[in-house]
Amino acid sequence: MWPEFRSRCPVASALDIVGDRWTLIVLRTMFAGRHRYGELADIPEKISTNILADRLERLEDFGLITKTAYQQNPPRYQYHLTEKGADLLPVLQEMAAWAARHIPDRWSSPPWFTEGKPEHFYPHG
Amino acid sequence: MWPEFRSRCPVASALDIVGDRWTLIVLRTMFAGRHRYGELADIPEKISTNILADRLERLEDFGLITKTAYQQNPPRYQYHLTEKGADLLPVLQEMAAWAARHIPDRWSSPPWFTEGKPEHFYPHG
DNA sequence: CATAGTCACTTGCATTTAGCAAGTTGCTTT
DNA sequence: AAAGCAACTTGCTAAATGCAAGTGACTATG
Repeated sequence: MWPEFRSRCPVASALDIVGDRWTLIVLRTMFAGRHRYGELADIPEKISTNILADRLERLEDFGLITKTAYQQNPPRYQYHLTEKGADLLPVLQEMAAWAARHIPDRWSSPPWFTEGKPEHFYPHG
Repeated sequence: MWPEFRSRCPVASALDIVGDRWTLIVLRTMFAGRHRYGELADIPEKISTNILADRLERLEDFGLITKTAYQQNPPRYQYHLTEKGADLLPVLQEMAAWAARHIPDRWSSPPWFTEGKPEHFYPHG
């Protein structure tokens, strides 16, 4: 369920879960409405497929996303944010706002992202 | 000044700067009022000194912190947040809030952190 | 019916980054 | 003269990342 935490500091603990180069990019893509492996792999940042598979497994282990089959034969899966995962939206929003203020020439965030709330992004929320 | 960005997405770009296991922990420690190398090294998460030196150099390169001498002979330095660096406070606040909500048994954040504003944490701000 | 294509991964291997311990430099203190 | 301290640096091992190719279970095409 949880990784080994470096300390009980909440910032450090959050980073033990999402503090790497790819995890938050996978979550960002899911906020953008993509739920299948192929859709999550086809992003401008060029994530390699072994990393994507690893992060999806980790995110599922930590309860930030769910993996459910949308068909059998051949088995095909879709990934969705849980409440815990969707609740990271404010972190992504603040990161995007910071980048918009301090890094030139970034893409502008759409209103569904800037004004969205976590409960809009998980089933029954 | 800037790293090579994977894309112009603001979230991905922010992660190109702070998206690793240690960078935000170094910044957290500086928000907590520590400014000297030894103080930044002496944290419960046990950062190794080569990583700390590397992250301080990166953060200075990217303009998130400044390095200034507070004495000559022997030269001793102190590190301070710039406006750009201090402006990451909302990201840390949202991370801490998320961890407090979803990970059991974390330390509770002090009011100077929870209620702080970026301009309280850089010179002349 | 055979071949080609798609999806969702998995495997192998090279490169990069992180982690740990010990060493170095230039003073200061005993 | 010897020990200590601050701020790193170096060497080496281990882990994570990146890239390309391969796999299995179908589905669609000629």
